[in-house]
Amino acid sequence: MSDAFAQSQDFKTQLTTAASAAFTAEGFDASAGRVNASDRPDLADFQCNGALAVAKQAKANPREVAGRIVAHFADDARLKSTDIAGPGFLNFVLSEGALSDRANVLAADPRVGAPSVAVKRKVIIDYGGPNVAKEMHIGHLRTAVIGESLKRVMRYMGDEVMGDAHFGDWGYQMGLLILALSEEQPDLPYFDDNYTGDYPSEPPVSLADLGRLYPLASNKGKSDAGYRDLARKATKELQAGRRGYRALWQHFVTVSREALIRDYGALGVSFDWWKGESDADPYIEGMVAELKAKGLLVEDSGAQVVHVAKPGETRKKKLDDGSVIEVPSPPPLLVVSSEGSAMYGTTDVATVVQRQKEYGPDLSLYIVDQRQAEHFEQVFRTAYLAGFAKEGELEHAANGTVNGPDGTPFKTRDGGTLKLGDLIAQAVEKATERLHEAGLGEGLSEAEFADTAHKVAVAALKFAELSNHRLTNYIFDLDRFTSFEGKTGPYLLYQAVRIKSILRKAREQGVAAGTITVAEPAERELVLLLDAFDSALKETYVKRAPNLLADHTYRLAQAFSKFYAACPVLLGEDVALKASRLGLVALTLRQLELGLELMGMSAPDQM
RNA sequence: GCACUCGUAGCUCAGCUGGAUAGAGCAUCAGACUACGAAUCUGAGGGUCAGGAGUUCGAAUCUCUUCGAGUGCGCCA
Repeated sequence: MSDAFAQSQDFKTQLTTAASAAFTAEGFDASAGRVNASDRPDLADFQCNGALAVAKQAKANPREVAGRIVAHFADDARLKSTDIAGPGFLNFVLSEGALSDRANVLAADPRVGAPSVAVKRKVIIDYGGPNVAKEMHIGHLRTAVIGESLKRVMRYMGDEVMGDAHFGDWGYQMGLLILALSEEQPDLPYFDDNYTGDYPSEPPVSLADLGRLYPLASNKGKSDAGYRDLARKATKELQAGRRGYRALWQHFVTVSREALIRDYGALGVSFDWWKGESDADPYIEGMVAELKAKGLLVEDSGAQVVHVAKPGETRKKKLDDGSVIEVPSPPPLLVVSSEGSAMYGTTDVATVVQRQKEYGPDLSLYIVDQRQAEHFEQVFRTAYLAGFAKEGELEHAANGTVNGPDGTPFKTRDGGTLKLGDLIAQAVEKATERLHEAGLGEGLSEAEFADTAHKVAVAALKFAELSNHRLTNYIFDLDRFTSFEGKTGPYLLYQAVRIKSILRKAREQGVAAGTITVAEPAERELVLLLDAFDSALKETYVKRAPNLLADHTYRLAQAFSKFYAACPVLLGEDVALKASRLGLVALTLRQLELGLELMGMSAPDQM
């Protein structure tokens, strides 16, 4: 992992470097020198378990090996003590001086200890997937929040990152909408073949119209074969470029996109690109021709498919007559249907081609529901086989589903889906209530108050979302999501606000931050957490797991809160002590706010 | 049927490439505002890590297996 990042100055890296050198000097593998934060904070700050692994291989006594390693640390000024515990754990306790130095380095670092990638990569993160005419629901919250955070983390660490909404603006659903509107308002010029003038610039439909028409048409298409055929015909004509349909479609897209941008915006989620499936469409023909030219395209029951399983990769399949046969696994990707049309996977492969031509990413990260894992496996393999991307450049960072209290996908009481906009509104309402209850924010203007309530609400939603691992199928509980106590977003904001309050008072009193000197246990703990930001971000980056960043930020806030209770900042008479603690507090705020920013939140000045 | 992801405290979830006494939050109980903001802090109780077997000095973690849950499995996206 260390190869992927520029050299860091955190203790974990420092001690790992030193321990690796010690193991090497004693004739062992350097990898045994890996140092981690201690599992037993009561005994040590850091530990190294390498002696146990190495001793096993060398058939030596682990405690004896540990003794030889520990000797190399005898004169290390950074350490207050080293010892060998249990079967051969190396325990390191840092000196207060080393902690103080580290805190002062962090305070002087504009990046507050955040690591950087060694080699900058071009990355596309695909984390949207909203569709024309469909309201976003709770499931979209998940990909949006996780994707936005990963985008911010990777970008901050030095990659060139583009967030793409990958808008669902193409295909059969568009045909359905056109058909539904043509039945409802047949007199519109878009449906008149003989119309040659300019089409109106004002959209003929509102978002609400689209939201009403789509389910209507979708249901009708499922039950009525004739209707379905008409919708397919409309789809085909749209894609072939029928003028009126294109103009109408453009309106659908615009109306939907504006609403979506507003909803995402309310959450602090934004995209660099609003590329849609329609943008990949021009690439389909050439892409299919290339697959054919490379001999990858195979006729199968009237359709054209690409076989993606390697020899021997099979699974058993039971046929209707009860017999069991071996079929390739993963199954072939259906590229051209027997009717000659492009499929879901076709568009996705074409999107790979499009992105390669237009941007040339080193990595494309798909933040999409795990239910599509097999689909992406098929698409990625096809792209690799055809040389549209290099092995490993396409990656599906899957996420789990959001369930209701009964463990099945979340529904509201009346059985519908909870709209994202409504969810945000509910959270804001609760935050507002809570502020009034506590009699807070009375000095704020109406706009400032609203801004604060909004920040609190967004932090509650996003943190609840981010603190789960992305693959967890978690249970969505509105009360818990909008809860403001305990391990929640508002807790993080509250700690930031308390620090801001101290800093305001310090300015009034003319107290300035100075050199940090670590003395109290609560100060030690706080600095150790500040130092651990580096590895938290690296892990977040490598595993595409923002819950690790969320966890770090929470623990930092918690460490501050303990410090706050134990160590008065501005109350004593000791000038140097005040300056030191104020420096520590200011540093904590900077890292806390950076952590919040990387999760897509921000703290108000007061709450 | 086959495949994937899972099963950790009453509830909701963490747990890094195997390491010491499995951790948080909520809920429960007991404490702390005449000190910088109590949306806070301190402490307590609460566990057969679904069951079983294996590998290992050592397993919540790796392997196998049983049970249970969710999801996916060719012309929707």
